[in-house]
Amino acid sequence: MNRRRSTIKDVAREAGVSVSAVSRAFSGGSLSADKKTRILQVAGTLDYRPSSAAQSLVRQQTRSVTLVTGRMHDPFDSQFLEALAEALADSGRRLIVAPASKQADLSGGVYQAIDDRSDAVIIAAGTMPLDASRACVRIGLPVILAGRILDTPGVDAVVAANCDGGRQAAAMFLRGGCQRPAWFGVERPSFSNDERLAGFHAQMAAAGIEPARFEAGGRDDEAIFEAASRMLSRSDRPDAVFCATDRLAFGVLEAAGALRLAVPRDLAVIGFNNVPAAARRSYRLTTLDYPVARVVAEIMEILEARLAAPGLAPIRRRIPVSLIVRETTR
Amino acid sequence: MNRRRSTIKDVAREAGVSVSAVSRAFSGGSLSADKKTRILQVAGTLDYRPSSAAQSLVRQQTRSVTLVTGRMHDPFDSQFLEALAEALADSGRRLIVAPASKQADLSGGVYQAIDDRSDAVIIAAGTMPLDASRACVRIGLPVILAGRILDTPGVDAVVAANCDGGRQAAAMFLRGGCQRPAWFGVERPSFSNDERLAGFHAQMAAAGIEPARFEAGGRDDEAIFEAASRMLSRSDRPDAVFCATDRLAFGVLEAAGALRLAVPRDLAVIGFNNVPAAARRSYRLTTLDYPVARVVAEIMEILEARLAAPGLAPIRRRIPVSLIVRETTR
DNA sequence: CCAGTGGTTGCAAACGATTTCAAACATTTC
DNA sequence: GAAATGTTTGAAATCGTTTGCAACCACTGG
Repeated sequence: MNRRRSTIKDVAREAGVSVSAVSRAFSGGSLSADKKTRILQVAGTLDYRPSSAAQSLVRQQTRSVTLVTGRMHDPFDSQFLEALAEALADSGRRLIVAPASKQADLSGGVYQAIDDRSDAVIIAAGTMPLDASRACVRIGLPVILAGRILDTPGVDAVVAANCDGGRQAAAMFLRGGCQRPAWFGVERPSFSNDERLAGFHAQMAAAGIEPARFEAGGRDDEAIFEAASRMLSRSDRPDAVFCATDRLAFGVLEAAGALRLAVPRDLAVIGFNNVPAAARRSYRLTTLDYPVARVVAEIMEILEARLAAPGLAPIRRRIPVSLIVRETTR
Repeated sequence: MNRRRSTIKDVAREAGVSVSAVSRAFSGGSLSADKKTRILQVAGTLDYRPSSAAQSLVRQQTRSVTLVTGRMHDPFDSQFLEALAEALADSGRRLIVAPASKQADLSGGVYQAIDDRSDAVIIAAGTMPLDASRACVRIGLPVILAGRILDTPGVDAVVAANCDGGRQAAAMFLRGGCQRPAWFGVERPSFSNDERLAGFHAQMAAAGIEPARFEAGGRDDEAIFEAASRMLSRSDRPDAVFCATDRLAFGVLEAAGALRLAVPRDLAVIGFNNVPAAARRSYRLTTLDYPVARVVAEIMEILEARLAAPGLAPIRRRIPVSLIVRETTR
């Protein structure tokens, strides 16, 4: 039961070569073929593998990326995480996830990224504190905002074409001849929430209609359901509701079901994100598709670009969204 | 635009002290109060923070844990990841996620954990390859299997009380007076799938009943729905179905809806996991609660125990599951 | 035979921190 | 005032790897 991990020195001694030779056997460099195979064989019996900590130290780069993420209350978040982890693995990097749930303070995760000398930090939750962001910019750590916000200077961002999505939803409702459209947003307004509303409102205004506005009463499904029920029990009940997220839309559909409203005849509903559940038989939700794969691809591109040319001006990418028409609209 | 990150030496020079002093200011150690504040202040203006790579090197520990995970097709997986990340953060460790989607080969992720000198590797997907597992045991890297399998020697595991869950489901069906119970499992049988079936089958057998067995035709929701529809269209259609996961149960409920079967009168359904969606109005699924928080807590305990006493015999923990009765059973 | 060439090798200096050790200093006790 | 004790301090060794450099080797061509 030998606890100590074998090091490059052990392998060198055992194989009767210098440490440089061992290093070159693993990381490449001129080395005769027979010596290389012998070294690898010895390394195998000793269970030796180079320590990435020591490598990062001397190479001055870690090939790791930190993702700062909050509560993943939306299935979209886990899809995103999975796709991101995979894309990073393909580019030979590891993903470190730093949860930021503690009162939505991201700085902890950001500072962890700094300590780890990550290649970049990707932020997918909450609001970026200004001082942490400044620190990143000063030390040249690329910061990429994902899907949510872009209110801090010097950082890159990829976000959905939220306004356009709102406009598409409004257009769809108008085509369907709706009379009393409404907006159903999240409890605490966020960047994307507000943009989606803005687009929806603008398009409706262009048709001379002022949509009503409602909000979910809380974070959990029950609170959402309650708020949706209240909205649909009013005398001037809306006949078309655009929801900030699919999750809200599910609540609306369930409330409609409980109130025996026929969808889409009495009530049309549109969501946002196109999470897998939206396609289920129970919902068949018309929604705006926000393609995760595309988001991740853009992030990877930004990452490479930034790493290649650190001085670049902030990059902002809008991901187009497209309306997936299912059975909750007419 | 100074690209080079400042090091402990820069701070020492700037503050007019030795590097030891700076180290002590950050990591603790005897140091006069005024000197400490001065150092921290200088470090602040220089944006200095200790490099964790260098720290791990000299301290011989990384305070990181690697999670090897596959496709997160079940919401349960993302809940698990989130809870785990948080628990680890609380214990001052970071979470590295290594995706193992490529033809379900885990060894890549496991070797990454080895390279990273992680404190432990947690495996939540697929089957552990024997050689990778052996390597971990030899070098003393703790391996913890989560929720799925325990067929490899020398590794710890925490799994649901799957058999017991199956028995509870069977008992519930029997109490409700079902006549033709059935099992609905995943396409490619897995450890937990099989255990759940075994428990269900045993309890039914004790009552002199042999349940029918069906399988989902594929991984995606559509394939599950098709298989469920076929199952419910048979002349000897089951009147009670126990599903290996909630996700399968949703498919069954939707198929039942499409066939105009009344739940729970014509058909009772029980799932497994109690994912958040199971509580939704659209499903109100009776299911076995597999408490994520508990799973994570056990993992953390095992982790600490293993780190404190590496020579320990393999630890196996069963997490009790409890039946949550909603509206899909009578 | 000798200079030139090109591929292998190993030494030793980094990389950025911590920590042991002994010296220096300050404080208490007799 | 001296000895004993305790607290700060910095020099230097260390962690495990990579890599620039120079030495060495075996050839090749003149």
